[in-house]
Amino acid sequence: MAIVAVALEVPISRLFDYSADEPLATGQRVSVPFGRRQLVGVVVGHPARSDVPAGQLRPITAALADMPPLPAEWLSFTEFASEYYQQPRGELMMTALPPRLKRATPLRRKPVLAEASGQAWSFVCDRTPTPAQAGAIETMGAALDRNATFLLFGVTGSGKTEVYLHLIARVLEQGRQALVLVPEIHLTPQLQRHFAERFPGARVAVLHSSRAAVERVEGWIGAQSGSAQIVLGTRLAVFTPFARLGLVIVDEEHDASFKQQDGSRYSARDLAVYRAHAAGIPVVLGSATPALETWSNALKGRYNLVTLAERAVPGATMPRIEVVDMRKDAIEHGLTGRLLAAIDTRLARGEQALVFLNRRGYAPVLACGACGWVASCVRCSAHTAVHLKEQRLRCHHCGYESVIPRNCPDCGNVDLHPFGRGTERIEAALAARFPHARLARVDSDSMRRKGEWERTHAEIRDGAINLIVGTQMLAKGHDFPGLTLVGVVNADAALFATDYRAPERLFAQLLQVAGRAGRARLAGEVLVQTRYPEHPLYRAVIAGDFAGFAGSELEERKRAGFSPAVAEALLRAEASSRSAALGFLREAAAHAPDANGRVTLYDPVPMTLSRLAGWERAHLLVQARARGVLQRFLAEWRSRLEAQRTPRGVRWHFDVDPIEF
DNA sequence: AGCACGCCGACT
DNA sequence: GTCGGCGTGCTC
Repeated sequence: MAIVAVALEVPISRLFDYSADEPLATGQRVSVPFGRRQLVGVVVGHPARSDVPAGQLRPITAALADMPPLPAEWLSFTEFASEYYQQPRGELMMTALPPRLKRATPLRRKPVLAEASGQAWSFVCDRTPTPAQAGAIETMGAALDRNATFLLFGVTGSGKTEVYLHLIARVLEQGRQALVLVPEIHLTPQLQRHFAERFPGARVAVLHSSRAAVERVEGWIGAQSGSAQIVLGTRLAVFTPFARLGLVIVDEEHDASFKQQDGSRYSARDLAVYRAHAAGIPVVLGSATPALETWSNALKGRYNLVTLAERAVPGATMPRIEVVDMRKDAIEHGLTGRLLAAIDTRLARGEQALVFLNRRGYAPVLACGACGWVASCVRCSAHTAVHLKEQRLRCHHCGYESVIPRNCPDCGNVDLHPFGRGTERIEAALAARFPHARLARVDSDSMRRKGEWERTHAEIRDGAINLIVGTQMLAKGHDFPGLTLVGVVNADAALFATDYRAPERLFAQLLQVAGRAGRARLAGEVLVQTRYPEHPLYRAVIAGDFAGFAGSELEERKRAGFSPAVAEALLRAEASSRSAALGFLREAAAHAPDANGRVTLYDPVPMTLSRLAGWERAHLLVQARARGVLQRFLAEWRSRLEAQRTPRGVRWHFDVDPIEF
């Protein structure tokens, strides 16, 4: 009889010991009794003896033999992640597993013929790389047998994807595998197409949360067995087990989507860097506007900076960016005369124009003109947005919906007005102003139906659509050769956000959406509507000067004492009342370990969005000069908090390297 | 997190 | 008399 330590999906930072008739490999999935429940867990160790009295040790119910045990590299990687992010190991491990593997019923797997290796594939090397691309490929390609973190800093349209493809080709030639992470699900189809076209015969597994359960498991096992050569996915794919991982690529590495905001809070980008380090392989972080943390690491020489300064298509230049002073121009439905005229010109020339604004719905607010009542979410401290076509009010934070009231619930007045503008409203204004344009709206509402995005994407590419209003969704990574004008509406809001990361995000977003214009031979133009044309951020955007902008932001962060000048974490609490959440945090601070002044604890404060889905949320910021000091402090504090009993109705967790305040 | 046990209020 | 409120404690 053997003793096995099993990681289980429970919010307890402890492993659970069971007895087993025969020795079980570490990484073996098992079904075990747990209280009255039956859970699936993973064997992570073989303790010689257990602290649990022998009589209380229960036997495992079954070893789940429908797939090989998870590899040692995966076990140590998830262990590191759980320590770094202060998450219980079992909880983190089990959230990393595809949901299907958390069930005890055996997988019915299709027999995979060319399982381990040997399938024929080739690399189609069409449209030769530019000298800059070739240089980047050489530099990074020379480091494939060791760990190195590269920042591929390439302007929009500089052909980062081509560089990735060449590096992947070299890795596949060595018989190894590549992991490619992208920030959002809708970016996977076009990369998948690239891989299919350029690597005929190669197996590509696509992993993200919308994939069918069976496909996710197939892709996961394919990567683990080595039969899938390329894994393409969103942040969750960083946890894929590999047989022979040779390269990790994180595209648009600055993107906030790489940080999981609920459940296990991890940064897939940072974990990718760690994983590559542990595996002794290179990792490539690609961006036109790197995260300041990444940029700072590159400046310090911890990451290797590889630059692509020019667009890859011969003759293509960077778009001309201008600000349009809203105080000096006539405005129609939020659109300046200058922008409308520019759209006119593009449509007349048979080119395409994009109006960008990052706000879904018809209007962000519905208010009563008589008494000042504003439609709000019943579960969140937020206004509900007007969705006119569906005749619904919708909370963009929790999804709460209601009908649009006919009259004011407070005073009965029928004078209810939408305030502000969302994509739906701009779409209506553009439809009225350009009745002959072939107009499309692209946001997560209009693209909700399956296949809708792929269809619209194709229609934009082939010119069936020539005027687009869209959000974020359109800003990243897409290549529309006929698109020569981008108009940015309502960017100013972000200039005055309290979040210290707001300028960084706005800068990235503006350069990114600007980058959609003029990627082919046609010259691109970008018009940013603003009431603050002199603002330094817009000055830097116009100059396309990321380095200058990043330098001054880093100075400011250093002066103000924010990341990356210091290491940060939050202790977050959620409760039904604000006072309970704040009270818990005050109590927790009183029991924090003594760190000899090397760690700073701030006062607990409500979060910016203080109530979300019925929970009052608050947090306490922790800072330290050195990462290691912060890590040791958090580990000790966590064990103290776990030893105490948490007041009823309060939930808490740590958020290491937070990006949301 | 579940899921039990346990001790006090309004109903068939 | 019981059904059920949620406080407390445990899960190898």
